[in-house]
Amino acid sequence: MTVDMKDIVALCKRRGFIFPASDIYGGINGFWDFGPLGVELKNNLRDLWWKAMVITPPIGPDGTPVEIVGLDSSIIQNPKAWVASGHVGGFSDPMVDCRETKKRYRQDHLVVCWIGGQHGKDMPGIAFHEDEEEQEIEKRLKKLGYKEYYKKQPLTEVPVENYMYIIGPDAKEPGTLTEPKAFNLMFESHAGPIQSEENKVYLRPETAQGIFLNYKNVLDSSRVRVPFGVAQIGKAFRNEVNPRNFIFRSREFEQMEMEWFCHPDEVKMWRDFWFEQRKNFWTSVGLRSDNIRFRQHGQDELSHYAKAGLGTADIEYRFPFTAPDFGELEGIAHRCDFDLTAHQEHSGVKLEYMDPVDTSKRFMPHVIEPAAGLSRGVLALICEAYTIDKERPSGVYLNFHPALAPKKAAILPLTAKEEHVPLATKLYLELREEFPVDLDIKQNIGKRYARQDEVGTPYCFTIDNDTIQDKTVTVRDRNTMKQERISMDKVAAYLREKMKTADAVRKAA
RNA sequence: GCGGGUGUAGCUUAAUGGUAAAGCUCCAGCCUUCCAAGCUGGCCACGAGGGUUCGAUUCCCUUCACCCGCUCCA
Repeated sequence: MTVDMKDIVALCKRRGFIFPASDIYGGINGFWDFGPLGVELKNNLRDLWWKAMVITPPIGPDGTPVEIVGLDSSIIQNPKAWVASGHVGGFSDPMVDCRETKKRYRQDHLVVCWIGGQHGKDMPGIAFHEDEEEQEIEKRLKKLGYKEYYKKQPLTEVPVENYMYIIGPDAKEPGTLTEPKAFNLMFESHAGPIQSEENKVYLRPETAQGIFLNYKNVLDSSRVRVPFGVAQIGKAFRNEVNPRNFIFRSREFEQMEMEWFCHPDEVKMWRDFWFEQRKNFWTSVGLRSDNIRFRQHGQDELSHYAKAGLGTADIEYRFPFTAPDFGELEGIAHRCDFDLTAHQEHSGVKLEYMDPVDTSKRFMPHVIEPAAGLSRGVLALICEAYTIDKERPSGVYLNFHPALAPKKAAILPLTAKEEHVPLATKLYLELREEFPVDLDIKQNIGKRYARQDEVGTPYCFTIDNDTIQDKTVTVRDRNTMKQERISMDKVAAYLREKMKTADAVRKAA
């Protein structure tokens, strides 16, 4: 049974997981709100990540627990930080449009093959994507009536006045490419009430930089030593050209990033280590189907900018809208010493690490960065949990792992009669001290089970006449719909056990 | 950003140039001893703006959002 993304989006809205932002005004492209259940689900994933990273970080290769501390840095930082990180320069990609084909290209992705030394009507430049095969280039040249080209030049080096001689990558006539337009993918604002260039600021496009900016503060205040990690969860903002696919690509999203600072000689070991850890994490939160994929890029796959480092290993999920392809959930990147070096240069503050034991040893730490999308993680959890079951009244249920489920249990008096409600209320008040739980009294029991199925509540405790006699309740399991009776005073322990199982799974994974 | 499509209640679907209909959900009550049952009642909609018209949800224009395909994704 194939899952339709439309149905998932509809359920998310109907049951309060995810709403369009500014819904009553017709929405706003690229922004979404998390509803009452969505925020619980997101918080659960966030908290499990924080626990896995900061509270109970894994045992390192040497048998001792690794050291990771937390951080919550400001979304707005000194704009110089974004100049240093390369985002001001590199994040604003100039684009050129083709008037003939209506296509848009990144200027720095195009190269021009000039037919002759003199540009002119009979000596045009023919533009190609930089990755175009030589064979294809020849083919197209021939088609346009040329034998060979004289020289290849990046479009970025071509003066705009010569664009009139260029035939676009998909065009037939020269002169259809527009002059490059700047696209800044960072959100801008102004710190202070006056809108001027001087107080222009940026909303962070990634949480990572806040960690690099605080690298020295953390070292000086927390008694951590290399190797160690700094973890942060928070919102990030990117002016995506085209937000798409529900919350998968939105302009405001949430990241869970950890920067692992280590000696340059140990990057390979730590990259492999964190890749394993991160795989285990996603498996432990319930992404176990063959829709999740772990892909360590081969050396040959590395792009030019990463040739100095180990590149990136990806954790990907096959969302209904990407299928049969996969979408990125998390990337484990080797950032080399790029960021610290850049900030050292731009700020003038020494960021080299001095070995506390042998003070003659100084080096710039390298960074392994497991960077995961929290919003994307939530979407993957929902897609993974969405299970069609024609046999049950709701027709569908969300098969969340109990540790992730927004509500751990519902307490249901079998009838709204006097005898059942007080007992249910008592159990509810007891359980809610420890777990997010619902008390649902209205309507018949079947409807209530169906409602809980749709939001993925793993357990329902029902109070009936027997409860009055022997203080037992029924437990109804979401997945099997089977029931068993347990003593009312064992309910909290029962739930506790189910949650602990989740934790044990994480540990064992 | 381009091309195509879609927009009527929370959902699914009607009808109409002249007071917008129904089923399910939801809410209230009755009834109900375990899986959306039954009865009664209730809330809620023409995405937004403009134009044509005596009158527009319907025709026209613009815009917004969503979906599909391109493009983009440091």
